[in-house]
Amino acid sequence: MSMAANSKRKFEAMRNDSRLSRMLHVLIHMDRHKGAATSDMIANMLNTNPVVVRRTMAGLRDQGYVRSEKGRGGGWTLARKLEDISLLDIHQALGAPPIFAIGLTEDHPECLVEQAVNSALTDAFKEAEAVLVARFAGVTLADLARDFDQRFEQISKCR
Amino acid sequence: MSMAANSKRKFEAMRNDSRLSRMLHVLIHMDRHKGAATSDMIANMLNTNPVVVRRTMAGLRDQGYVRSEKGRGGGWTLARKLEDISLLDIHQALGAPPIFAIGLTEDHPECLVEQAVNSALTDAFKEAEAVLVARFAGVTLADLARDFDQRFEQISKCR
DNA sequence: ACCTCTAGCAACAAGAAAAGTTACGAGATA
DNA sequence: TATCTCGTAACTTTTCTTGTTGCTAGAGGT
Ligand code: FES
Ligand code: FES
Repeated sequence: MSMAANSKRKFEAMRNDSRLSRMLHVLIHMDRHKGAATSDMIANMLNTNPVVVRRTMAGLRDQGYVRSEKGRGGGWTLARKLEDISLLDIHQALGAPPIFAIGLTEDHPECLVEQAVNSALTDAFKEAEAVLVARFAGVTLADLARDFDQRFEQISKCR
Repeated sequence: MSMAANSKRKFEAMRNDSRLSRMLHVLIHMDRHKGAATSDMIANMLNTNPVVVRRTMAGLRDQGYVRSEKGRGGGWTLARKLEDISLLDIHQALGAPPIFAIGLTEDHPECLVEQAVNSALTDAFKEAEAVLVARFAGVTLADLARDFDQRFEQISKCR
């Protein structure tokens, strides 16, 4: 792209890793969109810039969820059906970033108090993580697309 | 304290919020320690510095879990029994910082795809958070102290 | 051939968040 | 009064993430 079409919003904090949410959004869009989506288009949609998009999508490409093609008419396309992609798949394709913002300490590995504390916390986190992973594994992008369709119908009806 | 006794470790990344883990450690220590613990002592133990300790402990004090006293012989003391403090209490006293490192997007609040995505994610997060909170609520600091005692016995025996 | 469009990549800049640090004030105790 | 201790505000440092720039290479169209 020669003309600037990027970066409406100049930064704006980002305490969270919202890549998962963003990528899901993009993937569903891609499914309903004939032809390839360029990094510029996607960047525009996400209010970010094309290089960041490529960086993020690279993970999905490496795991075989999307394909990228260079040159005129190139861009990003889905490599699988939405039915065959779960939320967990995408989470992992993004490098399985840390789920929890709360961490343990390793200041005194010998300290029995620290051990007791860490043990209790890790137990709790593991349990919560298991629940989250199970949920993620059980939802496919097709499910999300269906949810979208329902919302769409709902709105059409109300009008 | 006139002499420097702080800061062995000069920073060292801290991707996580480890205040919960640290405070639990400190509180249990305080229980087994006669007399007040000064911010300097605690800072030393946590490899941080006294101002940070005060900042963090302030939350616990405001919620009535610890007391602080100025002047010679002052410092921090427990205001409750360990039995009456749960992990959840401390988490909340620390301001209930965000549990998850993964977030949603608000780029297109009108967009039905984004709504569907966010809906699925928030459901999953809520479920996981409920599990975590339940766990935190069910564990008291006295439980941790007991765990500590067991570990201690275990080691004594092995020797 | 040449031009344009596209991703890939590396290197650098910028912004924000959290922790660390410094400095000073206010009680408390000896 | 001297000293110890927390309370607090202001400033600095460190680290992380994202944004930005510049270049290469491949794919088509003209
Ligand atoms: S550092 Fe002393 S028991 Fe934790
Ligand atoms: S921005 Fe177009 S549907 Fe999400």
